[in-house]
Amino acid sequence: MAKSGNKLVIVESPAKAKTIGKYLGDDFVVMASVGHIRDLPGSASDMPIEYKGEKWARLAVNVDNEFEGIYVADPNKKKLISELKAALKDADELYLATDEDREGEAISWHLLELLQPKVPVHRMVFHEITSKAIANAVANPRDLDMNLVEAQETRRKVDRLFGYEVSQVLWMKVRPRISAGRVQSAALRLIVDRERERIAFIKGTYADIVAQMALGFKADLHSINDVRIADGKSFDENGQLVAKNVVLITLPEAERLVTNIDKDKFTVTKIEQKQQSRKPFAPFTTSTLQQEAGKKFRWSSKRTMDLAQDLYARGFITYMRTDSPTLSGQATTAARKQATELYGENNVAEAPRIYGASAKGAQEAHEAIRPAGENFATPDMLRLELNADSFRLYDLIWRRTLASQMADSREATTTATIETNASSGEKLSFRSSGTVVLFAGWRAAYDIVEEDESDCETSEKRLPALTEGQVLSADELKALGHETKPPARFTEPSLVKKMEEIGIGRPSTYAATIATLLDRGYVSKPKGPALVPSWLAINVIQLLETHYMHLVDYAFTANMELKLDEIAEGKLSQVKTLREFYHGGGPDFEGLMPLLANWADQIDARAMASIPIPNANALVRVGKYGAFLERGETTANLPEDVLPDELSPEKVQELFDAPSGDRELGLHPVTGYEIVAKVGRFGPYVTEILPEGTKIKGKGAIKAKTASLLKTMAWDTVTMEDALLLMSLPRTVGEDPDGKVITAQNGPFGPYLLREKDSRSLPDEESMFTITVEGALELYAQPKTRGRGAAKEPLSSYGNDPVTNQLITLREGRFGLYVTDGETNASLRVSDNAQNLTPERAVELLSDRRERGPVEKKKRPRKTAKTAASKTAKKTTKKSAK
DNA sequence: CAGTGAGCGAGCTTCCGCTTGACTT
Repeated sequence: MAKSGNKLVIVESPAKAKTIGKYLGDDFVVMASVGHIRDLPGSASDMPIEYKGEKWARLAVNVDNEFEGIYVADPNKKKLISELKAALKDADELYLATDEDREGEAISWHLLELLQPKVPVHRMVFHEITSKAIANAVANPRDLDMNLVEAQETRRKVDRLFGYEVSQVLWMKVRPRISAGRVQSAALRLIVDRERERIAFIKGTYADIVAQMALGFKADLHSINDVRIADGKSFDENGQLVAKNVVLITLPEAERLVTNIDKDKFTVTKIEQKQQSRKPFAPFTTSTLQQEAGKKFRWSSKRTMDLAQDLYARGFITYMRTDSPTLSGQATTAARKQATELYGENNVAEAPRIYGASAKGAQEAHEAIRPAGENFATPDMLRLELNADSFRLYDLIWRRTLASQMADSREATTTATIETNASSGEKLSFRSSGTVVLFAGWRAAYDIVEEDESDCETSEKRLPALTEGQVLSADELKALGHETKPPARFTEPSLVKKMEEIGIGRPSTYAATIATLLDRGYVSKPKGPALVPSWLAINVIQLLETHYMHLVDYAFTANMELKLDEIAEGKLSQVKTLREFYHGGGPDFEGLMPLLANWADQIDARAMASIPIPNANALVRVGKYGAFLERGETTANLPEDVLPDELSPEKVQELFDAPSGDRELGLHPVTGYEIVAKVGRFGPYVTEILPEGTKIKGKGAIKAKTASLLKTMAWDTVTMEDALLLMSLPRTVGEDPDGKVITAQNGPFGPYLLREKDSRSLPDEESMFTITVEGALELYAQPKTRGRGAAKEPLSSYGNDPVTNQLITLREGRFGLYVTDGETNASLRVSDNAQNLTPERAVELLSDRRERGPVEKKKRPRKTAKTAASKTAKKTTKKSAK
């Protein structure tokens, strides 16, 4: 890369850098920032040392003073940043060419702050990658728009304050490591709300009659004595018939009518024809691409985006994260030209079609997703370069783009009314309709897929030629019973559509937000693509709605966007907006801190974790080891595969009637007692069922033997063999030289040895079954402290502490390195290590620690049942669950 | 939602947006 440029241009994406590099002369070096390069640090430990003692260090936003944000360079971009700095050294001008939206403007500002250029700086923007547009952009630079930057900072800080403060409340009141946020909580509420609608839904039943006509088409009963019969749309969500002027027929009535119909006496009484034209769809945005790929190929949002990313990086399509359906002039021309060549001039729209964004809060920094360049490659030309799925996606995008510039289609729908008189006197009218495409227009290029598969049949049905008065016969008449269906659950694409509609999330985050919901255990996909909320999700949403309704109100983001727009226009200040959001004092919100104040007393965690089941006189309680049912004093197991909307009163009764949800493993080979696996307060365990009448209280009582599962076992897979092994504990290891018996067993704090009253922890669960007398004696030879024997020798010392006048030493403990003066102990931070630790730093660590005061006593941690969900890796490297 | 026996230097988890990497076999 020995290009001798003296002007440095920085864009956001490497693929874009490559393309633009071709249009600019040798004087220019084009590099990419690869997104944001600085951000608020993720946790207090990543904060610069000088801020670590601050109360607001965990937020990285100084909520006590002007809401200053502490930004740090992305630790994963050290190499890139030094390359940018090196390139800047050789440059005599800097062009910041990041996207022209809130985030793009902020990236430019962060670049300035980080690179501190000493050469002239220009902000340059372009919306189309053509040599003309780019030359134009270079010739007409502007200054950085600090109002826009402030709007981005406000957005960022609101999200940080909301997310971190509310998540903390959830850790204390629900469970650790879960999360809340402006976008994810609103999205989760959509999913939970939909599930509640399904739970509350009462189905309505109705019937109709289908006639299979001899001419090879079907007709449905439409009306009786000229009154329409009720169909699915005639009912409300309570199963009530609400439509007026309809007659409800039941299945027995429909069956009775069938027996009263003469199959050979149908007459065509009316034929109606309607024509309609249909406009093509707009070119793809991120959201519509995900929806369409979901419908046509059943892909998840992530799969679609991964494939699109690949097409983009290889130069086949334009940028895939966009909220704009607008085609550039170049693209419109290319689409029209190619559509004319392939489908003929008459199928192309007379004038270019212009598309504008309809989505709420659209920023439109990019154009629509379309084939790249000024001459589109046909899918066939790329067949050898693309794998099967990439090909399908390119083909879809290409067709959509061409279709968007093609003519309206024209269709004719013919509806025939066919009547017969039942022998019982009723006049029965049947209807059948078929649609024919009269003029293809854009439909020559693009297929329509109906939202609901069950609707597909009607759109393609054709009718034979019929004339009024014609007499027909039916081959078969069938009475069919139907039920109304509850609203469908969201799928990934339909959720994305809804999120876009209400303006939460951005094209770059739709897929990531869904991944977060899956990752937190809020949502799963137990069957097909439907997103099903967990009981935990309902618990969390119930808490947020009860106590923090404003924050999960769908209008919250919309209101915030209005304020951000005002900030971007210079009409409102960042600090005022943040102050009112965080501390209160504004007209429309009491403030995050006033709202969260006294959370400890105000929130009844148990009540929030109790979910009433309609008409079942029972609750779902969300516990540490999953959900269970509670009715008065009794509880019952709630299997994980019972989805929230399947918990009918009947199902609840069935679960209470089931033998306490125990998983039966078989009979104990010696005692003959039934062995079962259960889930209790301390996690999954096995126990035996004593015969009825066994004395369980008082003198001579027999207690059921129980044993916790090992960490490697799970409630739903544990076997009888496992159970026998567990119940064989405590195991006698042997005798020590004095004849004292040593046993090994499992306890609340893990596996341990016991010799009379003297105990020692075992290193792992397996040791309970394998340790020898020699190994045991070795453990007993060491004092009763945790870890490896006596307190270790200090690794080094740093002189006396100026306050306590005690020697400061560095030691290695359970949690890693720490310094101590014998009284106060302080862990080393991420930036510290044994080599770079100076006496000054050691003193500082200790005084910091002293200042924060003694650590609050916590309750004893309980053993965990299953291995904790997923150790949260860094978000960028997270793999999506299947 | 079961119950047998510690003694101790905790600190972290979490948000939303912008953008693509990839230590090795």
